Amino acid sequence: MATIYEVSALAGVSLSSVSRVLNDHEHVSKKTKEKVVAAMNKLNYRPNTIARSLASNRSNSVGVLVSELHGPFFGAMLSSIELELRNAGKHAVITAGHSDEQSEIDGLDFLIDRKCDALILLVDAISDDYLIKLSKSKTPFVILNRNISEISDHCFYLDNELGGYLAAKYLIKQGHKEIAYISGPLTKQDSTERLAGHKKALAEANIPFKENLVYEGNYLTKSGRDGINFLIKNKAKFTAVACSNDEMASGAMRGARDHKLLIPEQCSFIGFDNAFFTEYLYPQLTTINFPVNDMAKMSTQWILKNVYKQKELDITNMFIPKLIERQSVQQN
Amino acid sequence: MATIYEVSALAGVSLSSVSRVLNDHEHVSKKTKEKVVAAMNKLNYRPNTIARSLASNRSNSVGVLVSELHGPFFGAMLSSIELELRNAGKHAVITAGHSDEQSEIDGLDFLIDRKCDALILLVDAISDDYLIKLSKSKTPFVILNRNISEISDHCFYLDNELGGYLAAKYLIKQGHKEIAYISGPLTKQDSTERLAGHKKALAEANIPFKENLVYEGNYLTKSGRDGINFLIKNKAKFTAVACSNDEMASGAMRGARDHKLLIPEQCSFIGFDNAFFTEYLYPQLTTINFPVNDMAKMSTQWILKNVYKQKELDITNMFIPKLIERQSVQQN
DNA sequence: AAATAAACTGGAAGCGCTTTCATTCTGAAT
DNA sequence: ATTCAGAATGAAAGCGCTTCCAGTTTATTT
Repeated sequence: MATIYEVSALAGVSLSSVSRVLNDHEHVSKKTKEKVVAAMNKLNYRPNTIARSLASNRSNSVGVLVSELHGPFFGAMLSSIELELRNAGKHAVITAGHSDEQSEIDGLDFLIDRKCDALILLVDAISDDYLIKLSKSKTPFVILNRNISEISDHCFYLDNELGGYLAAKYLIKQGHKEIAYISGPLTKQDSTERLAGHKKALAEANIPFKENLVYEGNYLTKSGRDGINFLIKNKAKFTAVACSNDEMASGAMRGARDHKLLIPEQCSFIGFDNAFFTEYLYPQLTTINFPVNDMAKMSTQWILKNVYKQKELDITNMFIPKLIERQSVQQN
Repeated sequence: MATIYEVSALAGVSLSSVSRVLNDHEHVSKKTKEKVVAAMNKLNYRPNTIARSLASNRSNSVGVLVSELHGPFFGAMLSSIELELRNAGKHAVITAGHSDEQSEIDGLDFLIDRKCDALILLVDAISDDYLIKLSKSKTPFVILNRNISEISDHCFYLDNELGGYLAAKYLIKQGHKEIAYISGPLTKQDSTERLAGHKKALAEANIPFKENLVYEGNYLTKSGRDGINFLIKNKAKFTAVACSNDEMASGAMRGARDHKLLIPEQCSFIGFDNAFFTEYLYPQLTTINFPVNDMAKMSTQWILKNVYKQKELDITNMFIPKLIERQSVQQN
């Protein structure tokens, strides 16, 4: 591996000059630059990124911390982040928190220790306070899918309330009046917001909100099924079920079928997120689109702009959900 | 940020000694070690990983290159890799090839330039020859889901033929004799192997293999649907369809339903991979399990053993598929 | 042609650590 | 008490680059 010394010797210029052309500095004459470039090519020189990082105190890498690497969500997200980053000559170091607070914090430390220039966080377990404190330290970061008001310009999130609203409104428009709701854990911000939107739509349509039509799940498939079982066991009456995410919707559909309900004829379903598998379901699931890719891309661009001073662009923090109409809702 | 100098000064020992305790060297007296550890704690010292890398010429990171980050496969894989790596104090740098040869090669160079100590590759587009050549260079690597005979001890893969065999055999056991096959692209190793297993099972049962019952798809959902349409248009007769992966199976099921076929009563389906969404399908898809997690874990352990000399363990290169019986196959 | 500013270049220190080598210390064996 | 291997330590030279500073060259203005 050729080093900068050899390039400098072959080109007949100083180290500094080589470094300058490497970093695209102004104030290098065309002649010098040509000599250096020629020497680099001849030696097939590849800069040692580690040495550069040490000397310059920046690593050209951004750390990504996610609670869970599997599931239908993160692939799409990482894909957008990685693409955007690599186009900018940066790269992603990825760690997972494996859904445990200490583990998430370890992941954070790990990334900070690796001298990541910035971080992208998609974390559940770490508290607002911790993140607010972190925002005062040196490493800049953005937060996905969560809005912490004290640092909201670092946050990128969906208008969850609008999403919940759109879903319920659509069901109402299709003639449903008895609408059950399977929620995510109400300790989570997105769950409560989605439910709030749901209630708002009901209120607008003068449909009373009934507590006994709500089941609090945990975003996993199984809890969708549990939700349906719960509702049926309690003899709740409903013609449609709005679910706080697609996984629960799929579980709920399965549960409904276990009870011999025809979908959508006897029971309609609407999901949330527009995960890729919703098209595979039968019937295909009507749902609310969560523009994950846009959000991931935007957050990465925020970093490119604010940390690497590369892009000049407008930043949007809140993203807009959209109804995706498929076959799981019956017109009544 | 405290440096090793400050630790050394506070502890009243030399740089070398601090470095030694940092790296768990032998030949440090208990007394020195205690002093150093105390000083480190007091200063809240965190070693600079970049500097360590530069001096020691190893980065404690392993590069992961995948063709595509999204899809149902990679999340699980990355999750296993990351977990295993972090437990060993190493970390993952992840890049994606975005399914394009040049882009995959760029990704490779990227990781090599970052001085990754080893690489984990899950790539489609890069040729065998390129990888064989790469195996002669400095950076060690493993290859997932692909067997290149010249470097097969670096390869971790499924016994695809056995998988195809198990699927067909199961259908036959359930009384099916007219079995259609929707294949992945036959330019890909795994596709041809799976098909070979399929043929073998037919042969064993003295069922003639009919070319007109085979459709070559591309592993995507849509091509499963196309496959069914193709078969029906050509008036092929079949009671079951074996698919080379789950996504095509889901597409095929949808296609069958478009033609008003009851599943599994009029047409049975079996998939391949046991992707997580197969449980969401209706009916739940009978399929062949691909132990992604095991494979990812094993490959990571290979690196821990051979590159970092950490583990002593037996390496298995070939993994065994298993039938997962669910509801999409009818007993005839 | 002289004066001045601007562009360009090179020297050298340093980023924070590892690692060789030589030296000193320790304790067991004689 | 003497010897000597082995353990413990420290000094110093890098790892490959960036960057500040000072010095030199070139261009511009008068």
